[in-house]
Amino acid sequence: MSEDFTDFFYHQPFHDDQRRTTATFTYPGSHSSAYAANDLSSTFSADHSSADNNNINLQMFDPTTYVSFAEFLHGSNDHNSFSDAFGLSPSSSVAVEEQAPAVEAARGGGETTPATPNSSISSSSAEAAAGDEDSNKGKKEVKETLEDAEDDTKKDSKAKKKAEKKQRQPRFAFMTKSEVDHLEDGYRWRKYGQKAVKNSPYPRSYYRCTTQKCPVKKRVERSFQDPSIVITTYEGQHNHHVPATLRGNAAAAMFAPSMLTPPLIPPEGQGFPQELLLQMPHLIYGGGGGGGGGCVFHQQNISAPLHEQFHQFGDYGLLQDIIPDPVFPKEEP
DNA sequence: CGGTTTTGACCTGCGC
DNA sequence: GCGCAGGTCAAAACCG
Repeated sequence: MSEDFTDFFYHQPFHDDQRRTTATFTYPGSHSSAYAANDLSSTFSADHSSADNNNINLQMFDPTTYVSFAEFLHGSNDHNSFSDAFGLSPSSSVAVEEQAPAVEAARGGGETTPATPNSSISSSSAEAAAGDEDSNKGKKEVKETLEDAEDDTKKDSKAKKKAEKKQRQPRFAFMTKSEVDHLEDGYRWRKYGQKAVKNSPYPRSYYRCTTQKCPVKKRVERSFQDPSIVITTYEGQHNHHVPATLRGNAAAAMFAPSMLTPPLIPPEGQGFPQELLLQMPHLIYGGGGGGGGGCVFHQQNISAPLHEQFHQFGDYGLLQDIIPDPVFPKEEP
């Protein structure tokens, strides 16, 4: 299976004109290599030159739009802090409770800011997120403007909306091998659109977090190259807790700004963010996607070796309880 | 009955 | 300016 993805990625050349930084997750004992994505919604590009069996190499493109996994978790890297990248105040940076993957910048040898036990919800973060919501409301407001206002007012409004629309929310995308399109991630989503994707027989679905004033959206689509792969792209950050009644909290919390939800499984050692592996062992690779670039993890050998990796981090029995079938089908007595 | 999904229409950005 | 593709809206249908 993994070879299929390698071939898949090689279809597209690497775009050197894009800004990028590189970070490396030290992930002892893994069988992983990493790839860089250009646009998860349509094309992919690959760079496996610096990946090996012990490291997961993350390529991040266009840091104003996308974040590496490390950035998303810790709120900074050596060149672009999360705050800088997304126009947030320093107090609004993302923090991760307890988790501190060993991340080092492969470029320039800088260090990623360690995780801080900051679990407060940042108002500025919410404001920044709301900014995108404003842009989403733009059409509505433009409509109203067209109805109610004079021509010059229209122009001003449109100009403002246009400027606002330039601001993008951080995105994080990952690929999952799943028969189910809409994967449970702990949050509640409402589908608000579906569109056919060019050159793909599979439609793209648009979801919005149902929590009031939460700006987070996500897109779900199947890879036309491998229909068994679901590409999920998150945009924005949740400004609320993971609904307590749902499972998969830790995985969902990875995309939450507050990171209030403690990991279900205690951290053991250093390495790749364990929440992801533990909550999403069906994850094959993840990264930033959309119209500018991103990063992609490539998790090879998803069968036996990966299970061994889970033993390294936690209890596989718990995983069976957490992870839905058919990834870890429960064995009937 | 309230929340969610479906789906055609509409808007916007972008390349030609 | 035009056409295309991506993204969103919103009314109707659906569902528990």
